[in-house]
Amino acid sequence: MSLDRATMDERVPRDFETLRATILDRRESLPRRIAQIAAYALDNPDDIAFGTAASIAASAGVQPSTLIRFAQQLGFDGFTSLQQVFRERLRERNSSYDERLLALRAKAEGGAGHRAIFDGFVAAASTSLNDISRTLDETHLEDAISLLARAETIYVLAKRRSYPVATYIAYALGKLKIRNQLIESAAGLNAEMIAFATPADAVIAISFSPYAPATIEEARAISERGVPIVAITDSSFSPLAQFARVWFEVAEADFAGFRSLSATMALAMALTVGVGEKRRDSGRRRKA
Amino acid sequence: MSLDRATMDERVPRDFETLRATILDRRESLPRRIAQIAAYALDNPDDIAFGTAASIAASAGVQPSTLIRFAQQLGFDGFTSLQQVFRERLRERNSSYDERLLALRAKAEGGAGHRAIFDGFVAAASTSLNDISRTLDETHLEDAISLLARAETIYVLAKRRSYPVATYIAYALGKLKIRNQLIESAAGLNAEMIAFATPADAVIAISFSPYAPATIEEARAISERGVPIVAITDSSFSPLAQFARVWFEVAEADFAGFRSLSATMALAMALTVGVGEKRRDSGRRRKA
DNA sequence: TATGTATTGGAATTATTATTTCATATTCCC
DNA sequence: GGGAATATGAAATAATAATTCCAATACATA
Repeated sequence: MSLDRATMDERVPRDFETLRATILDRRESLPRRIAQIAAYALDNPDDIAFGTAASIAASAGVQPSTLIRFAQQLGFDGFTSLQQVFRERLRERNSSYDERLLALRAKAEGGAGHRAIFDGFVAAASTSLNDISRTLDETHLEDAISLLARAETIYVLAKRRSYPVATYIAYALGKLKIRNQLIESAAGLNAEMIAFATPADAVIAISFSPYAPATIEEARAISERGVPIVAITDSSFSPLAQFARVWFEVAEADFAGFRSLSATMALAMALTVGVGEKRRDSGRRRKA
Repeated sequence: MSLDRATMDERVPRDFETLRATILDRRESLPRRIAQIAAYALDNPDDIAFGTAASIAASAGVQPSTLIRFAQQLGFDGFTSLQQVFRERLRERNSSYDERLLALRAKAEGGAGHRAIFDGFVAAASTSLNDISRTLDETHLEDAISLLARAETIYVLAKRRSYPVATYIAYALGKLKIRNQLIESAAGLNAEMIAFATPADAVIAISFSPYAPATIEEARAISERGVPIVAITDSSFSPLAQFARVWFEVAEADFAGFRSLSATMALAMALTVGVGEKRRDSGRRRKA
């Protein structure tokens, strides 16, 4: 007597993500037609959720029995229970994006557990991304990228909360082989570092209220040397905005006293990669 | 000779909103049981989309035949075609968000301008947040927070792409007055730093493929000292997962070769603030 | 190349589910 | 209050759909 599949196999996937992972995992070892229906299922999950075994099989170009074998191979006892997973997915995802955000936030504010905290940060990040996506000024983006693309060295200036963004910019610039210098205060050598900057360079400065005094001071010093500044900050009253040649207003939502960085990150990456592209293009043009 | 209903009535509702309006409009004039199922349908559209005539009728407290009469009264030729409208709604609703994302991404990939690059990063961040929001394992979160809350010092270990997250964690832990130590390689003192760690401490380690060898090496060294590790990484094959007491799988979407950090950031913040809360709570309890 | 094993296609079977029917109850009007 | 029209419940029936089965084929192994 042999154990049946349900006992033998690891537990049957109950949610779509697990199912997806399982399929992707076994993809290589699946027979041809089963693989065919597997690919179809991941590509057209809605069809699986709503179709009948026959209609799905027809669309995927296999026999209904193959569809059932596929389900069984995954540990389900038939097509119907496989379908449940696809339906559940729709149920969970069905609420519109904004509704989901609201729900998340409500849960985060009302709820007690740590999951609620997590939801709060996700909601804050989503909101911020949404906002910046609506409000970003395209002209500013173009101006900033042009300015930065001309720079010999790009200095990156940010402290405290904004510092992670600065490190990411520095990392990305490095990968793109763009000369850059992160101005950090570890050894207190910032003043000397700044003294190297010339008007042929440029600065990306990031600071949010309450503005780190060091950032402001260094931004002032460097702008007095005639080095153009691109600033990311949170309002037109920001001292950074005064020194900047181009500046972006980014409103980050906050949760539990910590503001999201997602919008700032997205903008920072767009600037960085934008500069990378611009340089490649003009480099090519110059050669041609 | 009288015209039949289909000819008499205005066209049957083809989309959910029209259907909803029609029902609301006729509500007053509907017979009791039909009104009952009508109310149920508007309150539980998902059930109508997925259920069988019998199951829906049971939930709504009517007979299956009533359900069919309801459909016919609205001009459909049976329950099945009524159900189509409810299914279509789910399909569209579900795709609206994804489509928006896809559109963003398509614009980003196809489009030329720098705005497209920005959109790409926003899309990547949104996707990542979405994913993690669905897949995060709550138990892991609780375990990780408990583990970290017990630690005397929390060490934060991450390089390169993950380094920004580490700096943000360090910043947040600092603000919450939680003792922590960022393991950075500036002065090459990492080995010495690690030597201070004891099993009473804990580590948050972050690394994504391709895993920075230094991160892996240091994680191994520190785990051999018996210091528990909470890891954030991208797959169960990650070397980090092996050393970790608790680990999270975070799938970040990428754009233009740079992966988003938004999901990792959200998780990192949840861990940090979660630890802060837990400590406050248990501190209070101990005093009481 | 022969032999056993795994895979596939297609029809037969079984099950589930929608729909119809009809008897009964309720409502509304004269 | 009586009768017609409408509404409802419950079970019978028809339809649709899932599953199983078996023969045919492809594939791997010796």
